[in-house]
Amino acid sequence: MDHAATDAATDAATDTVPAAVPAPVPAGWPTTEAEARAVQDRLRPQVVLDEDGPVPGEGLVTGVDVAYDDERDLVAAAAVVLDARTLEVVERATALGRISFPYVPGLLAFRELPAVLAALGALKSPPGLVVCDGYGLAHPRRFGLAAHLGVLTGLPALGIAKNPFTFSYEEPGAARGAVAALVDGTEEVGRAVRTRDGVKPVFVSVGHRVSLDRACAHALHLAPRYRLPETTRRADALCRRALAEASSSS
DNA sequence: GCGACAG
DNA sequence: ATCTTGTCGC
Repeated sequence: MDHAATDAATDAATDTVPAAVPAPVPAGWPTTEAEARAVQDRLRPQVVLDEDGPVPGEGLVTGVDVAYDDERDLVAAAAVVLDARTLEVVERATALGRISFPYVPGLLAFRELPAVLAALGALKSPPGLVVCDGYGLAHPRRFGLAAHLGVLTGLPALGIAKNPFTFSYEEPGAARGAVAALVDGTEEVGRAVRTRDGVKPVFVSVGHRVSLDRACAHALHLAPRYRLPETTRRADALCRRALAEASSSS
């Protein structure tokens, strides 16, 4: 059971009250797969790739994640703001909504973003860098979740995924800190980053306004102890809790 | 045509 | 993502 007790204690120490507002689907949100792909192609040119982005270990970093209850057609998103230097929780927010899009590989953003945007909007703190559970430019049309979120919010964003998706990679060295290219054919779309000795790497890609080198540095700074970054671990725990509370009440 | 496929 | 027990290891 992990370190649930430790995490729960830390969460309880947070003074911020999670918001549980219904997440409306943004106006004009696509309904069909063809529309969704057209939206990606239209927004793709707005991705900014010539900024280094925030310095790892400085300022605020926000993790976002989503949990689903298909039976009840419920979705819960969480946004957890951390102090990048200490990795302490600064603020948390959640948002509930209806599932607005099915899971389709390559179109994940349309399923996750409405609730995520609502949770981000409920924060009082500026989010700083946003860390997504998934991919950014490592995407069939180079416009994954993290790139999409970055363009819609203007915030620097990056993606850290648990699986290589359709891409391939050379196994990085066994030591924490080792990296290897994540490639789509000959193009480097991201990197496999080893955050723990001898444990499967995470897959990092640029979203918006962050360089790949710096995105990888953020991944390592955010995961000092576990394979996954604290941002996703915190957001994952919070959205699951919010979903459970929503499902068990009215 | 068939299988794979972030979450 | 989600369904799920015990179990090996630090």
